[in-house]
Amino acid sequence: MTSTSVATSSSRICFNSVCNDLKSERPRKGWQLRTGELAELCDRCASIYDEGRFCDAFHLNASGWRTCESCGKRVHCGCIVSAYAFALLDAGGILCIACSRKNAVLGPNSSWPPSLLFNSSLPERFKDCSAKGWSQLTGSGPAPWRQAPGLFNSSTSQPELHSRVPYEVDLSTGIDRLNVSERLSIPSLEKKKNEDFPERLMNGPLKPSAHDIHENGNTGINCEEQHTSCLTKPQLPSLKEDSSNPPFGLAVPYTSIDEANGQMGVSGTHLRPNPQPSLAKQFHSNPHNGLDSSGETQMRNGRPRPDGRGRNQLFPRYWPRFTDQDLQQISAEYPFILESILVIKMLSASDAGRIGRLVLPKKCAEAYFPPISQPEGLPLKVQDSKGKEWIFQFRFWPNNNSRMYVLEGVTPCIQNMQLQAGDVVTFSRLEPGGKLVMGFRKASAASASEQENEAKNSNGVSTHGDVSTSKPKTAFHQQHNQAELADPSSWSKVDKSGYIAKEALATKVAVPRKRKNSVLGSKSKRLRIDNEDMIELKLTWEEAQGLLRPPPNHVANVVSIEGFEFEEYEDAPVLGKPTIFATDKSGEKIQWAQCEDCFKWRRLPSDVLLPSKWTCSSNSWDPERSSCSATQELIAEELENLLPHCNLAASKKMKAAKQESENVDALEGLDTLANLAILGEGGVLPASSQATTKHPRHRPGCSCIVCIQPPSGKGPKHKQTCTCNVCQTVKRRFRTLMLRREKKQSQKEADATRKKQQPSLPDKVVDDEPLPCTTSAGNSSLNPEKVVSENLDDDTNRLKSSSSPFKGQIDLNIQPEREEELSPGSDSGGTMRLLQDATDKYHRQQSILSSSGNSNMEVTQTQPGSGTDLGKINSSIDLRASHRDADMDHPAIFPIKTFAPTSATG
DNA sequence: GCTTCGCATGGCC
DNA sequence: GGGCCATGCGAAG
Repeated sequence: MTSTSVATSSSRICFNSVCNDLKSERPRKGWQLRTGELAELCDRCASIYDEGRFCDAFHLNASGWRTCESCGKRVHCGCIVSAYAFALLDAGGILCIACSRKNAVLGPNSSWPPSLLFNSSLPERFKDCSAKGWSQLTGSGPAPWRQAPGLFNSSTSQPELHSRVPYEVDLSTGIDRLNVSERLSIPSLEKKKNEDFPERLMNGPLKPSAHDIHENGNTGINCEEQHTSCLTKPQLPSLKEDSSNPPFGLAVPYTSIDEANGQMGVSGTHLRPNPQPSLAKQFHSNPHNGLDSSGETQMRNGRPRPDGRGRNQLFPRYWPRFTDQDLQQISAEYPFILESILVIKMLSASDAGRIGRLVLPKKCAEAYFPPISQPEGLPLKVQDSKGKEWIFQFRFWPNNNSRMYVLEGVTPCIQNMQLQAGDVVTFSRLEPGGKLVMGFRKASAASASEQENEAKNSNGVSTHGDVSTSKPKTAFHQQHNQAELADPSSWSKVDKSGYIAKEALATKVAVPRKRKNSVLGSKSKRLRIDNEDMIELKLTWEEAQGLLRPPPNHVANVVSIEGFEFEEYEDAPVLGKPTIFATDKSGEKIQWAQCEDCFKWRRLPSDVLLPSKWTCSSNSWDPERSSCSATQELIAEELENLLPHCNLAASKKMKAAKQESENVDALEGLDTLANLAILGEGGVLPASSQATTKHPRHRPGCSCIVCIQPPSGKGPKHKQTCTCNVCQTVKRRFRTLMLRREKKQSQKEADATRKKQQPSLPDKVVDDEPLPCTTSAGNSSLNPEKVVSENLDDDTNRLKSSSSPFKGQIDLNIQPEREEELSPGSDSGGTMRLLQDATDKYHRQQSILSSSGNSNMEVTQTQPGSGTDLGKINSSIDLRASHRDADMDHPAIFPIKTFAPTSATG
């Protein structure tokens, strides 16, 4: 480590300056250099390094030797190799890594530059320590064990929640979100970024065996997956052609099918043509791939595996897909917080018993938990869903020439959560920081949702998920159609951190093959995931795609694979703000982008790529509308017309799905209220309306206008001149709404003016603004799992704003104090006329319903003649908007039933 | 005698 | 047939 200037790959001499031996043809990797490369060592030095004796062997006479304050052992503290050999004490002095481990408080030194903290190249004896730092020093320590150095350089400061992107993105599948419903786009691997990766993969510690490569024909897709899962089909041509080209992309975990018995590891990455739901990024380098370059020792965590399985233990899907540089670059550009479910485990009797040991699925433990080489393992700090932190001992014991991984000391946590056998716990990871978060889900909730789902399924949605039968099944569908889904709302939420719990989301990945006896019980350990989740999953995928765009000025090559059309790009996709592409009257291609502050839509050139936080002030293409105070060029109706261009299929499906639920809700709301009026104030409601399950946010007893409704069609109809309670309520609410909106509008304009003068001030005023067109994916809004936490940040605001303005429902639950913040584009004039129109429209709808037998019909579906005005109203009215506030006691989980577009068309 | 720890067994896939 | 894992069970404390 006297020099880092030596090119590790160009020189044939061992990187160890003390050693003049020649490297072997496949030099073994040592520590990571500042350049990000790994030092290439001769076999001898590598072995010494692997054994953690490098400094003892080569730095004995060097300066920097210190003594452990605890055990007195001499520790070298003066070189890059020893970065993890000790921990600096606050009071001065150091602890050797062993003593540091015993204390379980100290992590590795956080003062090391990020480039030194990539412990995938560290000797084994350091790895545990660094692994410990992953959890124990979350947020303050070095990069976590699974995280590239400096991946999130901003991690030293706790990331702002608003910087978090609620999407989980699979960069390996770049989908032109505009065509997402019609065509899949598969950008080819970005060549530049990949240049050094094959070598890293092939020669580095992650090197797969030749056997695997031969078998798989692809280093990233192993045969096991191919035969256990259909996810890898069809293969990308590029992958087929070049097996040395490793998969490149953010790993997309999904549950491998062979993870049975309720332990669904969210795992692996596939570069796949079918845009899989991106459930979590797996940025981490896998710590368990402790192979040396020669592969002869089958090192696993620095020691040979007794069973000699070595790397084969870890499937290629666990391998890292990004180079450190890639990650750094990505993180620099998109400092998202990433989160992912690492492990989902249904508690067995043993797990939940007093023994205090929770058996971890081996694959997940090895893939996602810190590498441990000693049976005693290491302590892991885990935060539970309430924000409470626990320390478990992550360890293993030998078992049949294998290992059995357990978390010890879980009893207090289990008891605290009141978990029992059959309940499900998850381990997730927050990024940046790699904080380990434990979520849980009660089995009772699961069974309840199962029943509910079965009821739903009987309504035409197959349990097995043929949600989208009109299009060819993709591998994604094939996999997820087998889903047995559970109600995500029953999942715990990590509310403290304010992040949206992705457990349920990621649970959706966990889609094992269906079994006959797949009942949650002592024997069947698999989760059941309902179709809602499946839909949500697809939506999440859509969301991800919404951020993915083809590189600017790049034209896709359309390839057809097994009947599916894919877009292939030479460059990797980029992330950008979802916009609506359209063609103006002159035939010019344009795009519409929505300001993050005022939510107005601005017309932009089609080739513009916007950052995620684009605002009017950045609108250099239209100076007249470079301010939030400028009026919106688009009227709501035009915007609505654009929607199908964004995502026709999604739009249709969403409409179909939403109509079924939301419209019925709205209609039922009116009907029930009418019922109430008929029965008289204080009258006894029909049994069917006493408690509602239609509105999850509403509890039994809720007397809101929706919840008190009888089933659709059972209530009386109202004439336009009706003065019953229902109609009066509707009118009154609209009146209030309009008045307040008018007031709000003027206030908003004043704010906008003020903001223009102080553009740096964040605009928090409009947080409920509907996001009119969420492109096929940018539809953050459509994620049903979004939890409105108390820490509402920009992103969550966007989530909240997800309600489509085009749905056009009158919110009978409206709470003007909130609703008033809605539509930006509406003018304040003619308010009462709008009110009258809306009311009239409601009456017309009632009339139509009376004659149409109360079929699916939106209450305020825009109709000719009134569409424009109503559109303005409707753009701000959403049932869900009020639901958000209707029951604040309930977790703000509000699944939006909708259908995602299929991922491909034949 | 109880608890904890570590390993072994056997069922399931 | 082999791997994984739930759990039994004995040794140790």
